[in-house]
Amino acid sequence: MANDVCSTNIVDQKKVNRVSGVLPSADINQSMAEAFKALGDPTRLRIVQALALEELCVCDLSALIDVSVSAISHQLRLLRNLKLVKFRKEGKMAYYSLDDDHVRELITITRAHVLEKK
Amino acid sequence: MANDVCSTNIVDQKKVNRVSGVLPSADINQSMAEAFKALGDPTRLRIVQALALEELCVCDLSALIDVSVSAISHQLRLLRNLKLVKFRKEGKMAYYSLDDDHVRELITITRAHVLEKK
DNA sequence: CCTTCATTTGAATAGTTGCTCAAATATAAC
DNA sequence: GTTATATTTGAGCAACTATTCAAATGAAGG
Repeated sequence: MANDVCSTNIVDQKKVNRVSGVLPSADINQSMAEAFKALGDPTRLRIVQALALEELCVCDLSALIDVSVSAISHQLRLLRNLKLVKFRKEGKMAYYSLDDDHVRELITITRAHVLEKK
Repeated sequence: MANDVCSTNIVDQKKVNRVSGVLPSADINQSMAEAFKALGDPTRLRIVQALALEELCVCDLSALIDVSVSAISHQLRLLRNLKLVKFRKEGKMAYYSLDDDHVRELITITRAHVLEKK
């Protein structure tokens, strides 16, 4: 591969240009990273996995995951802002559920990855 | 829904038990969160997306993403440890690529999610 | 109105993390 | 051997984040 000169400043410019042209814009990249990061915390991942099975209130989630109600609520707000979960109010209670099926797919694939590589 | 008593300590025990039985174990959850977290940083996400298109050396990646060689190398180690990327040595150079197709799928789904919700 | 309870919110803090810088490896060429 | 280059590594620091705690909001019942 003759074109592969890589000396601190000089790189294979063709390759870099080719890839550079296809990579998502900075803000799309940022948004994607935020979505992944949201799932990248054990507590939030548990929340999301629980909601993938059942609609649950904050209190249920707190007991299920064994994290304070306040902490759960903080995390739910974050997930809500990213439109990963949604909620409906019924009296005093707030029932949370997944906003769409993307998250379910992400969970399935990542579980497969982890189980394969362990 | 008569069973929904939720008073600070008492929760809908049935629901909680049902979900609790199906949630992944603590260490699987942890590993899954680590994988998501790895993709949850803008720099690492860019690295991975670039590698989804082409095999690249550290120097190429550094120029492409505009982050120091050292920083790229640190991030590549992390991605390597999680078996998200692999590499081969050719002389002085190290050529990195994706370890499997899971990552590609994750990227595709998350991009769709972000574009839908924007 | 007053109390109770589910949830939300803001501030503070302890722990984590991504980058930089300097130094260390490792390989190729002379 | 020496030199040059690609990559890796460790320490240190500034920025971020998940939780806790206390207080606020908002809805139902008496």
